[in-house]
Amino acid sequence: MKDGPDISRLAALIGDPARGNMLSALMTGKALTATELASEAGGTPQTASSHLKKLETGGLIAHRAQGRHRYFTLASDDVARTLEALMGLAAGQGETRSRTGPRDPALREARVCYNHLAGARGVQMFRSMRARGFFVITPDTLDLSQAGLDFVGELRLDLNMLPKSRAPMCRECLDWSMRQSHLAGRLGRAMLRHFENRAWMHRVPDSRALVLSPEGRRRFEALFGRDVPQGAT
Amino acid sequence: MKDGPDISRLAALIGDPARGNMLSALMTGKALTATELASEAGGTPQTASSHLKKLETGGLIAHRAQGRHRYFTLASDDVARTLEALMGLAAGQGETRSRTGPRDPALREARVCYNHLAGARGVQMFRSMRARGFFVITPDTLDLSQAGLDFVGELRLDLNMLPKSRAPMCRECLDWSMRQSHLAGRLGRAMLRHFENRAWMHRVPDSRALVLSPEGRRRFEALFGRDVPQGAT
DNA sequence: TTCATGCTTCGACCGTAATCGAAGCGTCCT
DNA sequence: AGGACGCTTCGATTACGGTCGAAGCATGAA
Repeated sequence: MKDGPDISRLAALIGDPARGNMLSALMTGKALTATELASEAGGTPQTASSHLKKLETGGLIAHRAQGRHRYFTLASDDVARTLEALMGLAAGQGETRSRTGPRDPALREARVCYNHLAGARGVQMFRSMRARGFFVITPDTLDLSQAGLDFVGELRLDLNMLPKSRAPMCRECLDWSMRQSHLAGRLGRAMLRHFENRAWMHRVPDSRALVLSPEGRRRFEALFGRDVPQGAT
Repeated sequence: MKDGPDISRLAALIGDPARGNMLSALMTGKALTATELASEAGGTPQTASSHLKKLETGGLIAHRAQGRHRYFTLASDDVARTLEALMGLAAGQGETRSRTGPRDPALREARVCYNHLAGARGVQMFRSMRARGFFVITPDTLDLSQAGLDFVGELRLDLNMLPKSRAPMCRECLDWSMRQSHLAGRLGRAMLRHFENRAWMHRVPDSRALVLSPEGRRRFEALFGRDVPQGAT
């Protein structure tokens, strides 16, 4: 029979613990050097080098050379989404890496999903924006409505600044901890950057976790809280 | 660091070619016996037994004993969705199992995705129904609108017949060949069964492919074609 | 009961792939 | 220059896991 695309080739790549750890690390969206990824995988540089080569020829990651460093990133948003899907399955059964680390609650509250906001806060934001009619929902795409454009404008977020890549402006991404959608795409990326620039949230070193500052928490609730103008839920 | 759930355990399960083939075979939605799966994987029964055990303790499949047979199925729709996501990545790069088989075009036109209709026809149906306002789209769920209920009624599809499981009535599922959503959930399952019962489409033996009968093609176009009453697109 | 079938467990074999030491090649710094 | 650093290639070792034969245990049929 052998119908459809070959799953196993890709899955075997992700299936090695060392490579899995590397990919998880890259889910922060940060570009990491080969040696950083080596320590992430818990091995020597030469082992890591071999793994990275395989991941790259497998189409899961890409690199660009800069000086004597090689910076690695995930190859595409599609890869990130597939990894999140896998995390969703893994989180459902079996614990979070045998025992749920102390950092786990923080991850569920807010974290980075490649380049945009995920976790409870990410879902909250998306729900609120959707409920207030900021999106025009067509069968295959998600676009900003006029109200959405106004809202983004009030945030002082200049959309013209966004790179004019072919990537869609808005996109849904399924959250592994919440099992609901949050906002991805160029806008999702821009909004996370915006929050970080204003110090409303900042990254925990060496983790995907995001921490909200007191100021950030206040602002975020004002923008996307339950008792916001048009009434979310 | 070691953030989030452990991807590798699951991915390694899928990563073995024998197990990958078994899972692909189960994507037809049919329950298969251990020996059938053994031949699917191209190995002996005792090897298959070991694989099936691992897949089951890994939470990817489930079985029920019947007489002296053991029937295996995918553990949940979530598993099926994750597998489709992996297929999406694999289909993007690298060919469909090294050389695209002759059955590939048929698969892209219409196929079974675990228990519902996928492929170009699945996407077409979902687009059409969505464009005609058959769904009420809330942030997290998809429900039938009154118009949708009427439409389903005209099909002589009795929703009360559907099992009252906790699974959602409607659900989106990302199509690996089309990279767009098609309809899953209990309704998706019911509609596929409906099409099959009326002999509008039937399954190709030992494949996920679906073939439309001449009658079925006519009916399907009448129901979901481009020039249908409310005008899709 | 006796025999066939469907499937599992046990044990041994074997191949593949992960791992690391040693060495090599660029790049940056002084 | 010289030297440190980042990373890769090569080669040898090792270990894990897939594979199958043989045997065991049920169920179903005669």
